[in-house]
Amino acid sequence: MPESKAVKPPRRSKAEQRAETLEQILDAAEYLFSRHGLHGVTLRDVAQRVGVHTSLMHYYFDDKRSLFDAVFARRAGITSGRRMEALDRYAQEAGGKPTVEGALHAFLDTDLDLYIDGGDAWMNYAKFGAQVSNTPEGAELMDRYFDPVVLKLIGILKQALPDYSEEDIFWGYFFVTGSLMHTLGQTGRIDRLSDGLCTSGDFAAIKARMARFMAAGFMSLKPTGS
Amino acid sequence: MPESKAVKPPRRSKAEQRAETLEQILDAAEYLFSRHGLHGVTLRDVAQRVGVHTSLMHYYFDDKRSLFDAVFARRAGITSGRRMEALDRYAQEAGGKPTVEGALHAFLDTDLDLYIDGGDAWMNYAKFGAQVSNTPEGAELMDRYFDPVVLKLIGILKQALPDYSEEDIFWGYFFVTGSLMHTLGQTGRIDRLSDGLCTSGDFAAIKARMARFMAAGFMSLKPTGS
DNA sequence: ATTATCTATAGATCTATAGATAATGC
DNA sequence: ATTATCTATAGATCTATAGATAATGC
Repeated sequence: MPESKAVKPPRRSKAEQRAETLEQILDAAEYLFSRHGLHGVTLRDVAQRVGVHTSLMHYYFDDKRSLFDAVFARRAGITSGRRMEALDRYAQEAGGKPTVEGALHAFLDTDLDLYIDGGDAWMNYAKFGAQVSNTPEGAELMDRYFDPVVLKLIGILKQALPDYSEEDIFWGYFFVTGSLMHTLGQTGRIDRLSDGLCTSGDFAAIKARMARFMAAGFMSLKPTGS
Repeated sequence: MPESKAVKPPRRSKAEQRAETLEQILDAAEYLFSRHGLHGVTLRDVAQRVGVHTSLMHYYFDDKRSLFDAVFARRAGITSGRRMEALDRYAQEAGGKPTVEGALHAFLDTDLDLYIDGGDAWMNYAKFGAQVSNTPEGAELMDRYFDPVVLKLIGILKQALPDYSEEDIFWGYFFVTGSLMHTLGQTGRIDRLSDGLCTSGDFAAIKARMARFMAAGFMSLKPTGS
């Protein structure tokens, strides 16, 4: 019996081992936090899912909260950065004449593509992000990581709608982000309501409609008179 | 010094006392759950907020979960019922020719008015409802209490948009409910983003824009070609 | 007599830390 | 030598129950 293909222990370097374990912990935490929230998950749960001892959580992270923050930080920069670039690119393409729909395509589609193409890990993060957005724990994280890209979008929308009040533009954005966060949350309710016709994980179907829908909404707020 | 106005112990009947205590517990739980979620609140916290002993929680409720459900049930029927009536009334008024915007005004404005006119208690419930909508704990509650009114809205929208596919109508509703749940959640983020220009508790400002915005969104999904 | 509230406590977690063990690193 | 992982455990909760006490009810 040839032994040549036997399980060669890959002899990982410490740096590799550390990186791998860290990623496994973050994956497990991301999955669990996305479903049960900060308070619905114990460090035990995370350790168990990874298959290591609870005390290892404290070796890699100060406490539960810093693990939670690390899960957020791991991907928040990527989604924020990609949308920032997309908005920059669009603003340049559009010269001085951006449209609401163009700006929303750059903002929304770029983000949705990340989840559509990113596999399970990114879909878990989507759900996690919605949790963060909906709970007081997350307020500071949202502000810190996403203010710049949102304010850039707002800036382009102002350019596209020069006769609109700032309030109308912010409230329009408020409706957009509400729907986007609800999308990321993937609650499964639309699946049951529609009897399976729509599924909350079908971000492609949402991407096909969302920017157009929201742009039309913005146009409906057109100032009357003068 | 006249004693006539001294603190006469109101000598409440047991039924009154029971009802009052129950309401105090539900109020405290509503407030706390709305902020921290099911897992972020202990029965101790609730009891402490009411000023009674923890064990009293178990006298009135089987366990934490049944307290959570009771908080939801207390007001869910009211909001659902009011919107049901408003939709019925609108469908009748409109004869066979309802509009998307008309249906959305009935659905959204009726609900928002409840919070606008209902004081702190209803604003807490709004936040609580958003929590329920966003977490797996709440899925079954949402289905049980709100399926009928949502399906009634969907029915009227189908009548208003006879050439639309069911998918488009459900996805349109999906965007509406996302924005509505985000409204109820009152995260405070729009306050900070807009530097105080908009505040997330200003449901009147939202009501003034939402039905129109969403109706325009629906119209943008118009099927192309034959 | 019945019911609202409290006291006392068991048993199960949960977080966090100190210190041991077993690997990789020169 | 250094670092990744585990063992053991302290201390703090948290839920839930049994049983006592203090009110209202006839």
